[in-house]
Amino acid sequence: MAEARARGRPRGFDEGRALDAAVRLFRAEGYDGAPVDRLCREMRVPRATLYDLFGGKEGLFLAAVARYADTRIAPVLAALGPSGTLRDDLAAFYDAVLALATADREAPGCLVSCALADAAGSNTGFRAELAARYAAMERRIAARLMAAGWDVQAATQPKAAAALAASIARGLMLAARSGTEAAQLRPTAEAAVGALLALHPEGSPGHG
Amino acid sequence: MAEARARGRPRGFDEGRALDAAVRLFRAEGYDGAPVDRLCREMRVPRATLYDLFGGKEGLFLAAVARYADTRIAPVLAALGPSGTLRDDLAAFYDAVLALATADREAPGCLVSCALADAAGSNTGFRAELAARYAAMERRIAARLMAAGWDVQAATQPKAAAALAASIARGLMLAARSGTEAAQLRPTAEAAVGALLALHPEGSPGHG
DNA sequence: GTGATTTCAGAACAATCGTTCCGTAACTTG
DNA sequence: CAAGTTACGGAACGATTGTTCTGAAATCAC
Repeated sequence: MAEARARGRPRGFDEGRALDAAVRLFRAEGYDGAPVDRLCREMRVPRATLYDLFGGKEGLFLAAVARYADTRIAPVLAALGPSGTLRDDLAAFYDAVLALATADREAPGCLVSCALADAAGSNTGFRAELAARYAAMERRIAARLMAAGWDVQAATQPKAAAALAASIARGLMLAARSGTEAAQLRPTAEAAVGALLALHPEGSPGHG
Repeated sequence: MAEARARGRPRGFDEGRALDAAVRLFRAEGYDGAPVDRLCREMRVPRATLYDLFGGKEGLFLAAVARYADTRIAPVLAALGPSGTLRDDLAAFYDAVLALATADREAPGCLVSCALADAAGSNTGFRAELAARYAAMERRIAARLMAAGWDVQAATQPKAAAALAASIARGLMLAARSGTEAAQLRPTAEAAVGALLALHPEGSPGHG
């Protein structure tokens, strides 16, 4: 027996795939640089449906950011484990950051730290979204540091160390945007791991 | 005797001030988000003159970036000295980064790491400009580290440490863009100084 | 089959976009 | 003064922009 379907004409596109296409275009061209005409074409979504589904260009942009966070940023954060020593997990985290930042040779970089950050200049909704995304990343990193026994009473609190680790990730994303290759960014990532571990209160470089 | 003037009608605006206005608008709205109409109005520059002087919107944007680098980024880099210990100079550098990143409450952040980075997505000229700006900053930081005796044969080379320091600065700029206040970013900056100094081959925290 | 519902193709809209152009204005030179 | 030069105000241009609308298409329920 065929599965029950909602009434009305069936959709001619897959929403996930459509959002992936929007992610690509927004990341390459930015928010203002990606016209709705072109978004509709590359998403293969009819104009009226785009407005029905997302309310307009702003809603689409936020949906694309959410899609990017769920499909691209979440795996990067998952690399933090805990699945090995803190050193191993930080190294895996930055490897994942570099892989994400340089995945698209045509338009390297990050939807959040390039397009959303720019659009956040004068759009309060986008700025709130940017703040929420950055806060979520820093919380995740801080949780990993504390799972490694990083004491909140330490000289460098886990929260500050996590903010530093997130800052480094954002800076790497921007370097990739400028065309720097992953191989060239690797020494920086390695230096980052060493530097962060040196802040660890236990001082043990491989502390898990 | 009055100073000799070039022939023709005198200009009705100051080019430096005009570019400062362009910097403000581009930083707040981004490249695509800042219309030429509004740029002319806020710069107080006639449209035809803008095209004569800068060739068009792209040329104006690059001129604004150059103005920003000369008037805003150069003082930040000057804070590196050498005018004190390496620790003091790094602390002064990040203080200056935070001051610059949070100077405009309406549109915090950095023209280079927010607007130029976004516009660099699909404009090869802008991407080259972004790469040049980042390379210049990293060179300047590396020179300061080497002036402090950082050995190029060290486990973490001065070039990698400088790239890390620049990455952190960029990440702080983006955090400011999301609305984070300077006071909240200070612990991150302090952790950055400590982390960088821990990479120093001499291992002496205040090494000059 | 009809009616209801959802989706679609395409047109239309007012406003905006970056660029060009031209007559007038404001100066210097001879 | 006239001629030459540079700057300006404002209009014009073709193209683009985000949004809305409508009749047709594709489905389900009765």
